[in-house]
Amino acid sequence: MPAIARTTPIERQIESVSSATPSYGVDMDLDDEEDELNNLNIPDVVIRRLPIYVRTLHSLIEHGQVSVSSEELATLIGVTAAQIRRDLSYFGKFGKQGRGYDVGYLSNTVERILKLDRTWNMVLCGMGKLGHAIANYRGFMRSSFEIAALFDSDENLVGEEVNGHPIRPMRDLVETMRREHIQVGIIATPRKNAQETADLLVAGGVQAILNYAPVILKVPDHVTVREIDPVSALQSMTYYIED
Amino acid sequence: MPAIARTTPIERQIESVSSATPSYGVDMDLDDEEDELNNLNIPDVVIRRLPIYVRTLHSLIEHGQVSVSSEELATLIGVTAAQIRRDLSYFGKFGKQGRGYDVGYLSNTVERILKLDRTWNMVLCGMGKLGHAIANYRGFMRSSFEIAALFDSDENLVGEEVNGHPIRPMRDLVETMRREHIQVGIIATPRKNAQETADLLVAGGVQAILNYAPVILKVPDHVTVREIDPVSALQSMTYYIED
DNA sequence: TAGATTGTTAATCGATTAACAATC
DNA sequence: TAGATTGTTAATCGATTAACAATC
Repeated sequence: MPAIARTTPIERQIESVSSATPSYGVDMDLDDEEDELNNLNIPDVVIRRLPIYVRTLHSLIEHGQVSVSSEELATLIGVTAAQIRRDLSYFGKFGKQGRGYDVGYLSNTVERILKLDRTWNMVLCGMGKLGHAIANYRGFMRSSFEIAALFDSDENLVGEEVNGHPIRPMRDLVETMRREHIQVGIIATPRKNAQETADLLVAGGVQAILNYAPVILKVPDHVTVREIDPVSALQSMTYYIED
Repeated sequence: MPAIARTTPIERQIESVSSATPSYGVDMDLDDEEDELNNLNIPDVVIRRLPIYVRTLHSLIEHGQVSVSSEELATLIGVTAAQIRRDLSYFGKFGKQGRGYDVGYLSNTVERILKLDRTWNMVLCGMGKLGHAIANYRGFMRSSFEIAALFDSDENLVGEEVNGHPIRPMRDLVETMRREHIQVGIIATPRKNAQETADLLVAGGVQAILNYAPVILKVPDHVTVREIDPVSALQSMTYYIED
């Protein structure tokens, strides 16, 4: 088996999360021993659910709710309460028996686990129609992510300004990433250029790639890739349609 | 547990696939008995992998390759050969021992299983920036999907033409869907309008929803939902970044 | 205190993989 | 025929759930 990019990087990744769990836990104490043990391999399915927890907690905060039970959270999200408690238990103890979870505290904690307590600058590669749309996407606005630089190999596009950033030539990509210590990249190139773009991102030190091109990218083990693929999503739904 | 939209509709769906498996199998015979038995519950993970198989087979066809082994396909896709053989075996026998699979035949077969041997008309709801981008998205062009009508609740947008289609008022959505027998919908509204839009789609007879709004939709059991959520995807990758 | 709800364990369920007989 | 590769089974691995003692 060759080293291949996985959307679900299951067996990779022995990430220490201790830096992500707060040690100042006000009145919620963290079981560090437990944590140390579990640390070694938290399933990627769990990690992929955490952003949904954060999003839901934010919406509770907006509504002024201060505490929540696993049962209530589960109903909002559409999973079981047991799953939420199990998921959270990988990282520590954040609730109180009989009372549930403090919404703000839990939200902060999960954000810290996901390393969302900082801003991540990103490079966007491929400034065709799709790239333009992504550069203008408003969904990043309230998030921890910011597009810091745009790239395209077409010299005719270079220099054009999109959402406040000039399009730069692809040949500057690696240097820019290294200089600005950028570890997140977005690929919005045509299919046939996606792999070479991924290679450049890797050369620049990328660790996370959001891939809009319909191609399975080959990247080293230390790079995570997630696909944004509306066509595949649609193609897997029609199976279920009864006419 | 309430009836809740699942991105992964595990326990739903007792879809008969017999209509999707070709009965004219030239020299590849289908084991109908086996099929009948397995039919009852094909895991959704399997269904979600099939579009990747199709995409990869298409690329082999483009390169003029006529046959492929599970091993070669697996390497291209980044999974194990055993998984591919197992996945396909849910639907029948499509290969030949010692020779592998006929690329064109397998491609057609999997497309038929996914019901991609027809065009699916879609309605697109929410014609802000994101909706415009989706309406202009070129990724649908070579696919079995076509955006047939655009909707927005903002009267100021109604009438504007985007990629050859006029934007229509939301109040026409249900009637249009029923009249044109449209079963696939895309939600690109702001977060706060997503659920009400989903409700209208359901009223119109939708069976598959591609949801770009960062909200968990509540829909009936017979409706499949897939999320397109770049922010969540990014948020689950930063966990793995080592600085 | 009594009631509620957590964190965790063990049991269950489901998906992946290795292995190989069947067979092209 | 000999070599290659499928389709399928059983074994393994991993994820979810139910249940409940601990405890707020």
